Amino acid sequence: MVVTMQDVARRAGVALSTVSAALTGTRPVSATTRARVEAAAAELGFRPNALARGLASRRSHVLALTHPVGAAGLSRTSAEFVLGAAGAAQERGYQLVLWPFAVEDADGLVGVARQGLADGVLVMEVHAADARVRALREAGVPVALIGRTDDPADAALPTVDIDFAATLTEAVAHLADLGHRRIAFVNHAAHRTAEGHGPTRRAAAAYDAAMAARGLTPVQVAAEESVVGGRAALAGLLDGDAPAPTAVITMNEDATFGVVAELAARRVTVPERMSVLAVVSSPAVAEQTVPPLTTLHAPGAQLGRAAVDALLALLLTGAALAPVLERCRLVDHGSTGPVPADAEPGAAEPAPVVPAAAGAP
Amino acid sequence: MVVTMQDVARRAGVALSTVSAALTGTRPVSATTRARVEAAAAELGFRPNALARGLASRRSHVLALTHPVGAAGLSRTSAEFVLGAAGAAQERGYQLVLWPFAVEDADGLVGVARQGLADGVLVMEVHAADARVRALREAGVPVALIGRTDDPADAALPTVDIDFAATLTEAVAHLADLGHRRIAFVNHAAHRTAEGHGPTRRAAAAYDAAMAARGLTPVQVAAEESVVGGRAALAGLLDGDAPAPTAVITMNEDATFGVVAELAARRVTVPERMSVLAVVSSPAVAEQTVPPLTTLHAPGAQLGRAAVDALLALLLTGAALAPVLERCRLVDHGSTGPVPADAEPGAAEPAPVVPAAAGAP
DNA sequence: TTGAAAGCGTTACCAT
DNA sequence: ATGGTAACGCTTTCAA
Repeated sequence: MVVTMQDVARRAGVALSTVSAALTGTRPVSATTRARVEAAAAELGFRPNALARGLASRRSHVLALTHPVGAAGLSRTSAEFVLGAAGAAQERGYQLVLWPFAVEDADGLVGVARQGLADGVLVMEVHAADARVRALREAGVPVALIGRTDDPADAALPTVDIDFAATLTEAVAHLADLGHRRIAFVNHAAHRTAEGHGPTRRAAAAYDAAMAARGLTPVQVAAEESVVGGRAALAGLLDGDAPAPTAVITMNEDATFGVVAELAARRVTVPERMSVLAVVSSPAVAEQTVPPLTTLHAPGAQLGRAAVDALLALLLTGAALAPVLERCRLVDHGSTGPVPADAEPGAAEPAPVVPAAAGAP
Repeated sequence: MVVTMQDVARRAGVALSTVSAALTGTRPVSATTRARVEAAAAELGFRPNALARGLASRRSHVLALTHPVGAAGLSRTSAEFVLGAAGAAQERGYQLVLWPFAVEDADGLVGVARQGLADGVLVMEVHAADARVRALREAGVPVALIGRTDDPADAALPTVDIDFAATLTEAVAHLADLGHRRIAFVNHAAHRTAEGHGPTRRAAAAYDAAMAARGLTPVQVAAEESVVGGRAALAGLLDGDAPAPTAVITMNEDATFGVVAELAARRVTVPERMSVLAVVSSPAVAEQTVPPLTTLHAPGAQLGRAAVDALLALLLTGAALAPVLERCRLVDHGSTGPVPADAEPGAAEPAPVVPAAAGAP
C-alpha cells in the first residue's frame, strides 16, 4: 500500500538506517550507495511519512498560525499576511496550520499547542495584554508575535510588526509637504484602544508624535469599523467648532469608504478641497474607491514571510532575532494635493507641542 | 518533560492500554477506573500527542486546504470560505493546513499529500479540466471539491458549490419583477472562460438560461478583473449600437467598482436611471460603494463548513455525500429600482429564445 | 562507511 | 473489564 523506508532499503540492498542517512544527509554515505538508494526511492515513488518523521525526530515541520476569530472576518491585509506566511512556510519545507481562537481563549490555544502537532506558533493581532502570548510562553511553546505586548516578560520573544512610527511620520510629512497644517487622523474604534489593540494605540501615538514634531495640532477621531462610522467621523470633523481639516489620514479600512462617501455627499472634491491618505491599507482597497486613494500600503505578505523566518530562527538557533519592522510603501493614486489657497490662515500658527500620547487617553 | 500516557497509567495504577481505552472510549472501561484515569490525566495535565496518535491510528485528524496561489490574493469571499472551513474543522476535532499551489502544480500537491500529514484535501477554485483533482484522485487521496470538473471520472467525488443557476435566476427575476427587460451581465474576464474557470462558465450559462426562460435577450460582457475593466465594460454597454440596458448584474467583484464609478462619471443615477445588482459578492464589498449595492451574498463560510463536512463524511463512511449547492442570499441595499418610465418600449418585445450557451462563445 | 536495534507516544489486537 | 505487546514509519544511538 504505502512505500516505506524499509521497502527502499530492501530494493537498494542496504540497511534501513542507511536509507535514512542517504536521504537526509545526517551522516556520511558513500556516493555509490547514495545513488543506489536514491534510485530505489525514485523507482518506488517513496515519500517519507511526515507523522513518523515528526514523532521520531521530535520536530513536526508544522507551524501554527492563530488569528482572532470573529464576525469581522479577514481583512485584505490579514489575508495577505496569511498567504505570505503559508508561502514562506512551504518554501522552507514547513506546513502551516490555522488555529482560529478568540483572543480570550488562551486555554483552548494552549490545549492544541500541547498536542505537539506544531513546532511553534505565530500569533496574529497581538494585544497589549494578551492572554494567548502569556499562556504560550508559560507553556514553553515557541512563538513569534505579529505586534507587541506591554508585558516585559514577552520582550524577548521574536516579533514582527508594521513600523507605525515610520508610516505615520511619512503620512504627515507627505501632507505637510503639500502645505497642509490641519491634518486629521481617523483611527479605529474607541473600544479597540481600550482593548489594547496594538496597531490602534501605536498609530495613535505615532500620529501625535509626528504632528507634534512639526508643531501641528493633532486632531484624532475614533471611528466605528463601518461605512457609517467613517461618515460620522468625517461629519464630526467638518461640523465641529474647530476649523475643518484640509487633509485626512485614515487607518480604519472600513471607515475609509465612509469618509470618501461623506465627502462625495457634501460635494467636497478630492483632492482639490480635501486630501485623503489611507495608511496601512492595501492595493485592492485603494483602487476600489472613486477617486482611487493614495495609500501607504501595508506590507502584509512581507510580514507573513518575516514572521515565519523569525519563528524558524528561534526554532533552529534557540535565540530570537531582533524585532523586524516593515514599513508601508507610498503609492500615489492622486487623492492628495496641495492645500487649498483659501484655507484659513489662522490655522497656520504653530500650535503648542503636545505629548506624544495626548490623542489616545 | 512531556507527560505521556505511560505516566498517566502509573499514576492511576492501571495499564497503558487501559488509559488509552478510558480516554478514547474504544473499548468498555468500568466507571471507577475511568474516573481514576481521568483524574490522573487531569492532575498531570496530560495531552495526547497528535503525531503518535496519528501514526498509530493511521488518521492524522488533519485536513488540507489547497487554493491557487497567485498575484490576485484572497478575495473576501475566499477568505470567508477558509475561515469557515478552519472553524468547522476545529469544532470537529480536526486541524486545517494550508497548501498554496498553482493550479498547474499537481505534482507538488500530490507530493505533500503523499507525506501523509493530511487525511484528505479540500480543493478550492476547481477548474473544468483540473490537473490537481485528477492527480489526487489517481493517487487515492480523499478529496472534496469546491466547484466541479468536466471529467466524468470526478463525478463521484464529494462536491460543494454555489448554486449559480438559482442565484442568476433569482437575480434576473428580481430585476424582471421591477419591470426591467434589458438586463446585462458583467462576467469575469474572457481568459477565465477559456481556462475553464467554473464560476465564470456556470454563471454565464445560468444567466443565459434565466433570460431565455423569460423571453429576454441576454447581453453578456466579459470584464477584466479591475476597476478599469469594469468601466470599460459598462462603457461598452452604454455606447454600443444596441439599446442600453436599464439594469446590470455584475459578478466580477473588482469590475463592480468600475461599473459604479463609470455610472457616477456619466451622472447616471443608481437606481433611478440604472439598477445594479452584484451577485456572488460579500457584505463587506457591497457596503463599500456609494451607493451601497443590492447584493446576492456568496455563502462563503457556509460553503467552507459544508466542504469540511463533505470530506469528513467521505473519510468516515467511505462514500461521498450528494453534491451540496448553497445559494446566495439577496440583501437589498437599494441599488435596484423600477425600470425608468421612458425606457425604450421597443425592447419590451419578447426576443427570440436563444440557446443557453449563446452568451459565452 | 554501514548495520542492528532501541526508541518516539500512541492504537489495536490478543490474551487473561 | 483489564494487562501485555506488537505495530505505526521514521530518527538516532551504538557497534562493527
